[in-house]
Amino acid sequence: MTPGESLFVEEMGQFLGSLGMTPMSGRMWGWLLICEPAEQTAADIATALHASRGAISGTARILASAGLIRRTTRPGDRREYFSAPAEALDSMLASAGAIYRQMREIAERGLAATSDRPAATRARLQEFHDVMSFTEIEVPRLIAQFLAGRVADRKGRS
Amino acid sequence: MTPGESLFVEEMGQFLGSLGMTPMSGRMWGWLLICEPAEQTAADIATALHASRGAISGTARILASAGLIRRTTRPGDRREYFSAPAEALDSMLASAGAIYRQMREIAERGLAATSDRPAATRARLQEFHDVMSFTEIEVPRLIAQFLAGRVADRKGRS
DNA sequence: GCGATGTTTCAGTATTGACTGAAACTTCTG
DNA sequence: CAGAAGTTTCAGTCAATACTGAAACATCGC
Repeated sequence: MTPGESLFVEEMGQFLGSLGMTPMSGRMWGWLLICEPAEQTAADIATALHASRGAISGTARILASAGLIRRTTRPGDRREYFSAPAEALDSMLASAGAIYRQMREIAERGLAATSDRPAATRARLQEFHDVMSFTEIEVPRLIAQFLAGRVADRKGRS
Repeated sequence: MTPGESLFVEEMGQFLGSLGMTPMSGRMWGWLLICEPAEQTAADIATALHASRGAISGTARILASAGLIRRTTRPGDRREYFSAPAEALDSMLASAGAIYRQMREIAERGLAATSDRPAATRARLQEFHDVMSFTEIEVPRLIAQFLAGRVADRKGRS
């Protein structure tokens, strides 16, 4: 790994770390975005990131369940291979939508808890709820359209 | 604060806490979304949340700099009043845009660090970059449109 | 200028949680 | 079945950090 690549991997780690995921998640995903070959074993990744097997194992679960990485196996090879597939972006936008949904749900419970208050008081929370409600649907749709357009583009050119 | 309200405040705390902000940020913002009166002093908030003055002070800085709350003063009153203004949502979408921008920038540095690699290798990161680039612009625009529509709606009805 | 009221800063504490590394478990080969 | 290769689990450690509470710092009225 060149110094520049190492910097990129570390930046991804810090960034996803600051967003509530573990730094290792960011490092591993970042590495899988630039590594060669694209498919790497747990041992490969542990070596590249100077991390323990245990950390890779746990992080792989997180990333796989989030849909950010793919686990594949090969006939006659007991090892598992990890890679960052193109579909990861679909998963990303889906989880972005999940965050908005969570906020809407919290807002809804808040509105229920303040149902006896005058409308003026609840307006603040209501507005928040409405924006989340809109965003939850429309942002994933917007990105899905963009991705669909890109796929069509690729097909058209090929 | 009723049990339901307390639950809402605590949920907001956990939620923003899970997203990299401090739990107190979430609690304070949640409280300011439902409290009555809408404007509260630092002492009011500290009492409502069973938190120390120091925590309120620090959290107020964070929330105010993020644009999520507003600090106001009144003539003849030395105290500061905090409230969650409607414009907070503008700030929220702006900071959402900032997150996408950050990811685009990291991706760009990653692409620069791998400029000597074959295009096939860089395709993964390139796609990620392109989506972030698109999202960075279009998501804030989408939400801004929605907010503008709501304002027009309110004016029309009044 | 001095006391009172309100706010911020900051050292200390306690908790959380990310990562390590070894042991347990699984799965394939001879 | 025995052994090897690979993966996961988990107790322990270490660092990060959210919060407390007291002291320092403004700001205003007398």
